[in-house]
Amino acid sequence: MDPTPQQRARNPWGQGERLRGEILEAAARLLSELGGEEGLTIRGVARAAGIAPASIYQHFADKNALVHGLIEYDYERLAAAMAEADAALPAEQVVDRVRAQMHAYCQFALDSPGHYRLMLNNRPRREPGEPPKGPLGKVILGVTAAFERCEQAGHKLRLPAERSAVMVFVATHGLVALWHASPDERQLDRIEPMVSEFLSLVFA
Amino acid sequence: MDPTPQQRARNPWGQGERLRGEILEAAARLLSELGGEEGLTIRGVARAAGIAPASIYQHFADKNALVHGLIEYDYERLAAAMAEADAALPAEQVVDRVRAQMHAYCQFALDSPGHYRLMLNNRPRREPGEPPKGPLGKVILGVTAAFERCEQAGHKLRLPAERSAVMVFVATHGLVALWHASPDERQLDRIEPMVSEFLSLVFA
DNA sequence: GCAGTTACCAAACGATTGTTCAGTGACTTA
DNA sequence: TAAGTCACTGAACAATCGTTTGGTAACTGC
Repeated sequence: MDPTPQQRARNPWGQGERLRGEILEAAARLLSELGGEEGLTIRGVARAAGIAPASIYQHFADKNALVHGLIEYDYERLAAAMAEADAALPAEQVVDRVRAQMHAYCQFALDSPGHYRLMLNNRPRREPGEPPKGPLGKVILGVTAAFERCEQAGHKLRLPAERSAVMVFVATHGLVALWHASPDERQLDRIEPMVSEFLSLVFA
Repeated sequence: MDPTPQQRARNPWGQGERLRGEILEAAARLLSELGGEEGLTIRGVARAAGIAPASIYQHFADKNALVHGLIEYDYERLAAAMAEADAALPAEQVVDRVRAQMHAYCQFALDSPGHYRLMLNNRPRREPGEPPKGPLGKVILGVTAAFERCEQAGHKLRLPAERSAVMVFVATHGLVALWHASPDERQLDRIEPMVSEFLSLVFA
């Protein structure tokens, strides 16, 4: 029943900041188990981390701060996974590198539905003057760059590179969001081909 | 403060079923005001309908039954809006009729974010043997028919009609879902052009 | 008039939630 | 050894939630 039933040893003198990381890790673990934001509670995170609920408030002002800490951490994970997938392919396979990025994106979304939904449904209200994409900006930037390399390699696009990136990204989000809403094992295999189809639609 | 502060007159003898409709209407109103499922509570619906919370349980087994009643009602509204938009155009404007359906879809999603999110995030677990689309099947069916008329009129598609419909639908859902996640008035005008762009991508 | 049904409601129950506050014990500095 | 700091906790508060129970008042059929 209890994920971490044993007593936790307190951190050594002067290293209290460690607990912040442990709380984030425990919250991430819990969110993965739950598959959604609904059961993600202060008490639950505390239990998963093996600490008292009150201890969380030494590191996060309130539940919102904890959630946003999680989201930030997750965006870094996602961007890293996409960049890695991109870099893993030889430079000349320009189209495959777009596909690899989007594949990594889907993998993240399908492996961690709770994280993905939390990230995309709690995007920050944007300040006037900021770019409209929020933390997703980096993701789209990476895809845009990959599309630009396609153009330089001679592949014709039906839309400018950045617009192509936005289109493919938006469509892929629709796809994984719909799958999250009613997951179906038998449909899982259809997701990747559909992303490829989105890709082929933006190429001339 | 109170949405319906005045006392409600009880329904006449034998017409108790009326309250079921009033409850659904009150729930719909409340959901529109809230803009999300989070605050949609039995007590809130009761207050909006001007009745006691307990009275809801004479017409709905539990909160889930109430929510699913709402969802069913909303799917009918959506399908009707799309069919009407389709029929409002002359038969020969085949492409515009696809666009009109998707425009009606977006209008619904943007006018009633709470309803839209409730519908798409609470899709039923599918029984083995059922079509995989759930209540969205009818929506996609209408778009598919519109694409088939395009083909018959001589417009070339890059994918079969049904596949085109699914692609455009999925992409459009991604678009409105992202807008819901961080609404921005200045981006509102960009939604319709993007849907048109999705459409033009599936045409050869 | 009287029993029975219908349409509703007031009040409470029990569970869960975020959050606060007053500590407790271990360690460091003086 | 004494004072102070740090890491952390137990217990409670106040709010909200879905749901149940036991009614009451109005109307119908007899």
